[in-house]
Amino acid sequence: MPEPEPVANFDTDAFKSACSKCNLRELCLPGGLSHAELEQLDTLIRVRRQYRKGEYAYRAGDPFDSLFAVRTGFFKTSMLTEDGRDQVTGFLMTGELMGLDGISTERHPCDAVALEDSELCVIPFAKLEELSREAPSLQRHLHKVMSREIVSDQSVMMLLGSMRAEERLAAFLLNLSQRMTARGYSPSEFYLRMTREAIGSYLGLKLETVSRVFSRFHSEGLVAVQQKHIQILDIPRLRSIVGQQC
Amino acid sequence: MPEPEPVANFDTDAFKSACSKCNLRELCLPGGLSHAELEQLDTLIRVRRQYRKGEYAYRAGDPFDSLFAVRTGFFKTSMLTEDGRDQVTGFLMTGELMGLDGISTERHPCDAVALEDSELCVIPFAKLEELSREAPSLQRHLHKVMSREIVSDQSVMMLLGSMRAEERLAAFLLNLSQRMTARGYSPSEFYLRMTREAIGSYLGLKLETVSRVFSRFHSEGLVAVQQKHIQILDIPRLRSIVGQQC
DNA sequence: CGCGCTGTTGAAACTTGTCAAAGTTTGTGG
DNA sequence: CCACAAACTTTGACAAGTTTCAACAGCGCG
Repeated sequence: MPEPEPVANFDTDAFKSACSKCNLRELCLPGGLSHAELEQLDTLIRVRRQYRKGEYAYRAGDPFDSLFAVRTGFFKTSMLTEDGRDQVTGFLMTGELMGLDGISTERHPCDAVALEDSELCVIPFAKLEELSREAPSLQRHLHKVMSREIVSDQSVMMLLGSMRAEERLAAFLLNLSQRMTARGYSPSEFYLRMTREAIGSYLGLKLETVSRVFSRFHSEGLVAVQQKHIQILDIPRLRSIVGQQC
Repeated sequence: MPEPEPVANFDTDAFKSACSKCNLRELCLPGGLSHAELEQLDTLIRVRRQYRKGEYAYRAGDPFDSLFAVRTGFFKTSMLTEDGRDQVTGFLMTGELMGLDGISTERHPCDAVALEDSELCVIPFAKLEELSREAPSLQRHLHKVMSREIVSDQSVMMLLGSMRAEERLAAFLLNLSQRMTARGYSPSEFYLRMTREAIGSYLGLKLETVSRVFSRFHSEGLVAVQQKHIQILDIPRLRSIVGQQC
């Protein structure tokens, strides 16, 4: 697969970020911090980088030294098993943090690739640790962010361990919808940035199964599907599919 | 289901712990810390509690204020979905840490129950945070522990998302074996503390399937199974089952 | 404008789940 | 310490769900 040319990575002041002025601050790392703490964060996060669709923020095995926050765009993380199977471990929207899984081994265990032209804020982890030693509420906040990641991975485990294909896709759509809402977008209409195969990989299904379930949902009037354009027509019924007692 | 009577929870000096003298220190939270840092940890972890088989260390919804380290015994954590399904999210052996998933909401999202008579070290989280603000290497270590939890949850996601029943059980047995080895026990012979149903719940399989796969492994000479007593006879072949190219 | 990637759909094969019955172990109370 | 009940495990037959293989359609990029 030919790889897109990397766009120049501007580390210049033009791309200097300021958490305190970022419209994502409630969703992102700064969430819940005081104004003074925000200004401390500003000293930390000095670099944004741009990525073209298809470009990698990092690859499995790369040394870890920073976390990345999605400033604009959409990312996918995926891991390779020893036996060569590739699995998508997450999709990341604006305000979400990538790279926490690299802290333990000081190497990134997964690939992170842009699914559309995107921009990331680079958060040097050593400096974040330093700052969080001085600011207890930032420290607590970082711990909460990491813990939230654990909880959300566990809920994917539950999805994979106990749900059937329809339930998985319904849960997936509702999850996207909810995250879109939190970002001020329509809860019911959006473009999927990922392929059926990536959705399937994330949900533990084959791409054909994903496609079939989309078709079934479509014919039942739950969603309007036109390739990547999705319109959720009946959120309550989707919810009832997820919550189906077994 | 009748619940066992709680054993008295001794908070006395008799049960005072000392990480610096604990034979699990290399496996547990203290792993990799200097002697001076260990002594700081000693000031933190002052309480051990004992649990009878079937007793809960905490339940979903309980307020979070401490992490727990398994000192002796064996624990299982499980979550309840909204629709009433219960899923096992982990099995914990000596030296392993429970409760990280409670930091984000300040409530435990899962139940933690002893699968045999056990002892836990109670680690007050606020104090751990305090201490880790003063000791950068403890701070880094805590972050690594949390990150390791994320990575291990992700590898369960991969297992659930891409492996078939035989592969899952083989991976599960190899994982147990490896953790037993790290604790100085035999890598090939152990008692399963959990039921087939709990294994199935963890692996996203029904208990009958778990039982059948055990029987198949048995008849193929991979393991000797007598109820909960397991003897792994052919680790290389188990590995090759896990690593099967799809 | 056409090639390749992505998505859809069908039929058959396979894996796992469901239901049912019987055997085994464990724990409790007499 | 034994007997009984409850919980756990095993096994079989069948059903349901998912994957596999295959063919084809559609869209988008060069």
